[in-house]
Amino acid sequence: MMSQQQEIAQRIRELGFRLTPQRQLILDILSALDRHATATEIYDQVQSVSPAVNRATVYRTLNFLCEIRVLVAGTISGKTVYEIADPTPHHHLVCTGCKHVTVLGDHHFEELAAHLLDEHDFQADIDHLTIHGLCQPCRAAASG
Amino acid sequence: MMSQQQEIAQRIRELGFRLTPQRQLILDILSALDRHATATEIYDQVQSVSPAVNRATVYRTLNFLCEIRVLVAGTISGKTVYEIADPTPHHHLVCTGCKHVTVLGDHHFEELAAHLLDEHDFQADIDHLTIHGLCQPCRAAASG
DNA sequence: CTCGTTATTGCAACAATTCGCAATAAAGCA
DNA sequence: TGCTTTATTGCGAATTGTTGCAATAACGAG
Ligand SMILES: [Mn+2]
Ligand SMILES: [Mn+2]
Ligand SMILES: [Zn+2]
Ligand SMILES: [Zn+2]
Repeated sequence: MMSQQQEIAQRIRELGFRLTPQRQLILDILSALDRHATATEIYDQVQSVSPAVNRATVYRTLNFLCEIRVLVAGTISGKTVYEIADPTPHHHLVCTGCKHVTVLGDHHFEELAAHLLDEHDFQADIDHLTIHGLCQPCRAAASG
Repeated sequence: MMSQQQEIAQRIRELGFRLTPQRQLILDILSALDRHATATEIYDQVQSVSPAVNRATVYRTLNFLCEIRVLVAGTISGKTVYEIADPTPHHHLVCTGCKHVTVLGDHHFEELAAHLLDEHDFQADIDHLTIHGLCQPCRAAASG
């Protein structure tokens, strides 16, 4: 039984990449936060611990970790956010009224993915979608 | 029978906003382009016609026109792109292998929207989604 | 443990995007 | 047409994100 951090470390090395202190720090921060965070939020936390780490390194690390699927990125209300990827994908509903964010299981999209494969010969990679709209309370408030 | 530009002009005024030369120019450019364009592409074209128009105005105008739904924005292979909104929404499939972009009709998402309303009481506003994945030729190339 | 390869970093310049604020001008009205 | 209101612009500066390159350091081999 490996910890999540150990599994990630192994994955990075297996792919021929290196586990640097900068990468570990960013993973620690995201692991402790346990929620969506913007690049700036992450950079600020990195700074408060290791001021020598450069901004470019943070951006490059976030992109790198997304590419090897250790992280997932998403756009929520116009902001790019990052988090550690779950073993099973999840998605989000975002209310444009109250800005509330809810989690959505992957199964809602399986049907869609099947259609895209059937009808368009396209293997969709639906990882971490965000769907904007209006929640029930906000709809009631708007129409009432 | 109104032209598309006239309808947009009317919409802007009806909502209490103003139709400025800057807004008209940006709409003309997008209308002539008739495809996805980045903010930088649009700014460059604006510059070549009206060098006095400021970069901030272009960004503010693009955001404004998206908010009132005259434009739709999207993220394609990591870049934010804009285009004039069709009367009927469309979406895109983007292959991460060959970067090819295809159009997808709205009907693929009606089922999903219905589920979200039923099961989550959420009125999804699915306007202009982008789904990344692999097209058939790229899958064949990868596995073959 | 030491060495060599090369992935990764820091740096610095650059490009893209956002923001506050004072000046401008669109649109409705007399 | 001329006046008033205030939405919108331009400007300058701050913030955020990207890039080329030389210096550094992770990690496998010996
Ligand atoms: Mn998430
Ligand atoms: Mn489109
Ligand atoms: Zn809401
Ligand atoms: Zn392809």
